[in-house]
Amino acid sequence: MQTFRKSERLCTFRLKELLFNQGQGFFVYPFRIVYHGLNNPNLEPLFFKQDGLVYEGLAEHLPKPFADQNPSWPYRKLPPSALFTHPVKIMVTVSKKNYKKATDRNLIKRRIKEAWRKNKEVFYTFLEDRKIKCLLAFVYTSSEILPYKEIESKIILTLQKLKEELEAQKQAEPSGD
RNA sequence: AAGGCAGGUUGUCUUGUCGCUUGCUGCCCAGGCAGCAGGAGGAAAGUCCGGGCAACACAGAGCAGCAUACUUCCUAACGGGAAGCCAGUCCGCCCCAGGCGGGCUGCGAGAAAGGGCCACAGAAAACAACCGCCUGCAUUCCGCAUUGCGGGUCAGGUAAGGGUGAAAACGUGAGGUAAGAGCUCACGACCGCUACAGGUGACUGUAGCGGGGGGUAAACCUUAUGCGUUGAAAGGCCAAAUAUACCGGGGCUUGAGGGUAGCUCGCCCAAUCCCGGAGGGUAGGCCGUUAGAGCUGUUGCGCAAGCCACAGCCCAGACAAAUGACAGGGAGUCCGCUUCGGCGGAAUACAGAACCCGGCUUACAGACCUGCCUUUUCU
RNA sequence: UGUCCUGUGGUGUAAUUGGCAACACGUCUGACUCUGAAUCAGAAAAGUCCAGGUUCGACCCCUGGCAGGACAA
Repeated sequence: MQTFRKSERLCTFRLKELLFNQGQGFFVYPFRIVYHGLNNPNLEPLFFKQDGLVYEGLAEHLPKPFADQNPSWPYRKLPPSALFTHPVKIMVTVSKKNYKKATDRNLIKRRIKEAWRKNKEVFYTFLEDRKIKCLLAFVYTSSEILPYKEIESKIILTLQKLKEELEAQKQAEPSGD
């Protein structure tokens, strides 16, 4: 399905911090890509549901003092859209410094989201085959507004490169264990 | 008909595929699917003004500060708007030292409260005497020369003339005088007061009386009027979470500190408290949050801004932030070709709600309407 | 969403009761040198972000815009 719902977007403050602190990145003009693959198949899901509420479940991932200082961890309520019902959560960023007008920023973000919506399906099946979940950010760095077709071709290029990177990570990790 | 100026209205339509979001209904279960209905603007922008709304425990006073400034009206209110008055400027007409009409501009109270400032130039820039003009039985000066005359010096008078300047102390004529001067007179211009007439009023006209030393208040200031402060990141409820562990200072009714935001006074609160350092926790949901000084139409009142009455209508509600993408067709505008049927191409603006209203300002492809001006053609 | 600040040669800064737009670095030309650097001499380069207004006169005062920046979670 070529959908793009709220649950497919990265809209939680803590996930954004996680992505930008621990994620890797590369450039494909005009994007700067930041991604963070959660590719351990034995890991508990990042969020779980219980009694109709959504909770965060990353206790063993956190540093020790942090967990000691917060005994009630990990029982914290979250909005339903934070749930991982899809393998990827993405966010799109266009700098206000490069584009003063809100109309221009809206246009670029809508084109990127549209291109992602049309071409994400191959990437989804790729991730579901390997049981990987992924956080993703597109940062638009060009100083001129590119037409839709060019953006779409660059998105396809980006997804190709992402697959290669994630494949390399997955092959490196079991050998490290 | 074309062009220009001013004002107002409007600011692309439609089909298909995929997609986002809100509300309602239904079905599997807290999400998805299906159906129906809705989904950016005239400026949503700049944040320049004014309000609504909310919090600051309960009355305040004075000073300071800020804003405004012709009149009347509109408005919830305004620094906004309408109509006028006055001033400046431009144009046209006429019976042309003037008058009338029209357009544009104006933060347009007070300089007869007070000081401050007015560069350069100029004698002098604000209680004006440098040169000039005039007077003197003032003179131990000089020359001619003999009780005088001329010059100098001294003491006075005088704003008629003087290369300046943005600005020079009412203008012209006559009288007057030693020389002069609104010193006096006539005419004219200006300012103030009084009376009468018109107007709600700013003000205008006429008559009389009085007056003769500038400008600057969008520099200080004075007068009048208004203003408590902070903004939805206000504020309320729910959920989750923890620690004052430690260090320094102050205070406990003889009061640290706070309400109180520039100051002072007054009033009130106040002890496991206050300030600083160093740390710890949270980053989620709901309300506020879309029915309102609301929109549309008609009649009436008013020069107008606007107001009253009646009828009808419900018109985005996101929250790491939706309202979109692609393809085809149509419309109007411009360009090229033309067999006048069309064909091909280009461009289709400014710009995106973030608590909500009323204004102002700024940006804007094109289309339409009204008024004025210019040119051309026809009658 | 709100509050505040700043715009002057190519660059960084002055200019103050409102009275000639100045200085340094850089640029260009010449001299010195075999050549360059340094040094010396000289020149050009803004009319003060824009548009109005007050004033005799505006970088300065007032109004409205434009651009840039800072702060508040």
